[in-house]
Amino acid sequence: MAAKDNILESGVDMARHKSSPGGVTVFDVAKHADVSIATVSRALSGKRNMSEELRRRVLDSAEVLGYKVNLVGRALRQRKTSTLGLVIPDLENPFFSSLAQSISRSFSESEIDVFVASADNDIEQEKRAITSFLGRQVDACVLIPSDEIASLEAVSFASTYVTTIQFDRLVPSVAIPYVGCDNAAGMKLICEHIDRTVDESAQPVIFFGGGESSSSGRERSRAFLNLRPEVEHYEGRFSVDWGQTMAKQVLDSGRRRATIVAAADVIALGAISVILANGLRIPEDVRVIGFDDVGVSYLAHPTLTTVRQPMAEMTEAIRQLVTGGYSASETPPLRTLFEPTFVARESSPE
Amino acid sequence: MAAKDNILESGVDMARHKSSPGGVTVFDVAKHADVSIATVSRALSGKRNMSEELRRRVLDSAEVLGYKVNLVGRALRQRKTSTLGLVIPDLENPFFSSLAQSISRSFSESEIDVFVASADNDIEQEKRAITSFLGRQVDACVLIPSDEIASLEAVSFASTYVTTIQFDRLVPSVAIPYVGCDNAAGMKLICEHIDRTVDESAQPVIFFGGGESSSSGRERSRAFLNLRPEVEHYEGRFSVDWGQTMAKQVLDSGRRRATIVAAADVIALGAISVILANGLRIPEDVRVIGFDDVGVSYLAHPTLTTVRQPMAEMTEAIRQLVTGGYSASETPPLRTLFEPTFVARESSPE
DNA sequence: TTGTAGGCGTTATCAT
DNA sequence: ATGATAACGCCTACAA
Repeated sequence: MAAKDNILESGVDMARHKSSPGGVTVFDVAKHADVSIATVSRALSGKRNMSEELRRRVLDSAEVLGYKVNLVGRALRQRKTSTLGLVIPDLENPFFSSLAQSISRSFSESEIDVFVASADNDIEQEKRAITSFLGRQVDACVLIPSDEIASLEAVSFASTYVTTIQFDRLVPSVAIPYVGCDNAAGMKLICEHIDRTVDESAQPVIFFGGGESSSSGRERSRAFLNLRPEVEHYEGRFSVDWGQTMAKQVLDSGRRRATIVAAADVIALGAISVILANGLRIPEDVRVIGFDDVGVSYLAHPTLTTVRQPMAEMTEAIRQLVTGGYSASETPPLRTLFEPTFVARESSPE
Repeated sequence: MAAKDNILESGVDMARHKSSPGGVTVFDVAKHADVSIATVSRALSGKRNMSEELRRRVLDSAEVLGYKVNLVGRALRQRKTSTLGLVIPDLENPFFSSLAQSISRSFSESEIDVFVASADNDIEQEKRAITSFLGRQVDACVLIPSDEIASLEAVSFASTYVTTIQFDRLVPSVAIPYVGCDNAAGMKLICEHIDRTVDESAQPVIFFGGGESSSSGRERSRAFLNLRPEVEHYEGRFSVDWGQTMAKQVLDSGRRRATIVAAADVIALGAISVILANGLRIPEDVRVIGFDDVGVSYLAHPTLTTVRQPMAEMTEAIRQLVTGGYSASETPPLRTLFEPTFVARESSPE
């Protein structure tokens, strides 16, 4: 310990503090209320062990001076930010944006602030967003990995520093908690619906997959093709564009009757728009079945038959995973799967 | 200045630093590379004035130890975070989420990280988001105020601390920059379209407004009713629900022919779904015209005639406003308006 | 109950 | 060119 001059130290706190060009600090409040900064801090953070009179005085001073706590200073000192970073592949995809909304809502009652960053479907942007969140010391990360392989580095990087949860999509080679829905069960529901209601000789089944580069895409495709090995199928992306492209291709090949099963609502909606534009009827000529039950699907006409993911339950599970405070010994559940439900609407009625 | 013991001070930096339980710090890197923390900082921030040999050594040490800069520490010291906070009224509204995506993209080449927070259509959540961003010392705020009146406090609060920009909606009573589109011009385009193409005696015009509690809603309604004072009109919210409700009401009143002008695409899409569900044809029986040109509008069937806001240009203007570095003397432009364009599609063809 | 003082991790200003 | 050290704003043992 370096020796220090103990003479005239009284009031050094005040002296140390200059005219605070960057806003009102605890020092200013302390000076104004004529107390120490410790007292200010105590008063503001609502600790007991204080005379009510002093607390009032401090609070009044803070009010008068317009003091706002600097959370950067607090974060540095407390080594926590009370912050959660959410990285989304694409905000324009209604499924993801609704998911972001749902997560925000799940944490709205808690002390934790949720911040969303978009990866804009780009692996570099995803990496940047994650790096930024970690550098800014978020207490937890919720990630929807863009790509099952390419996202590995960023995801495992995040998980070595903070509580990290994968949502909806998972990078299987890294052992961190995942919350999602049972895609295989969802596909089973769809197949049962088809068994019940579709004359497959009149309306043969065609599967539009979302691509094998995300786990949800792969799981859904595998599950469906497992149940229906003989089905004609195509793999693409989770986008409206791709649904349109494939529907065009199918119609161009001369087919006028089909049951289209899409791996996601956005694909199904794209397909519907093309089918209707070509003058075919849904569901009389072509049936269409989606997956996810995104909010906008009910404004499609005809309304979309789909499989609904229990969004609120899933995001609530995430909240528990984050706030549950699992110590190093008791590992949290590695896979939390929720059961989807079938929603029959006009595009493929029961 | 307090006198200090100058004996044996060498190496004090190292001694002061404990085993860094919270991750690798500059001290660890300094020790490993056998230099001072100042040198580490210089090397990492790429300053010149350094021997290449030392820089290499530092960089290697950082690499070996897995050092990641703590941006909270940096922010506290530099009094800036290189961060922008974006507050959105509702992430599930496709117009807002596309807007969030566009802003993120505008800043993707810059040093500034964009974080999005959702107000979830709640004035309290909006206040919390803004307060949090300010407490975390964001360098700028982009706000889409939820309510023209109720948001005043939070907006002006933000503007007294950081560069703040209002986007799309504006709180008129506070003098801070606003970026949006010329709503009156957009409504004029719609009226001209109606003049050109609609037989109003056969398809009388009905206006579905988005409500007067946001500036964009009020501007659009005022502008349209200014041009068409005699028109039947209703005010509600910017939501699909409300479009459905109103369309139902109009149809229930027995009308079978109309030209519906909606103040936003989401309202128009809601109306379309109800109209089609009632077996009416678009545009033969009912024409529908929207506003915004949200991404999903093209998957509506029929495709939606609307007015397009130049999103990319608008968010680019925001970027310039934020990074332009206007000093206190030269005030930035208070209102930046962009011209919308008319997009004729199937729901009301030319 | 209240005050003192140290440190969270970083950068920047000084000396050297 | 490099090193020592002082802040940045806050919280919290510990001392009084």
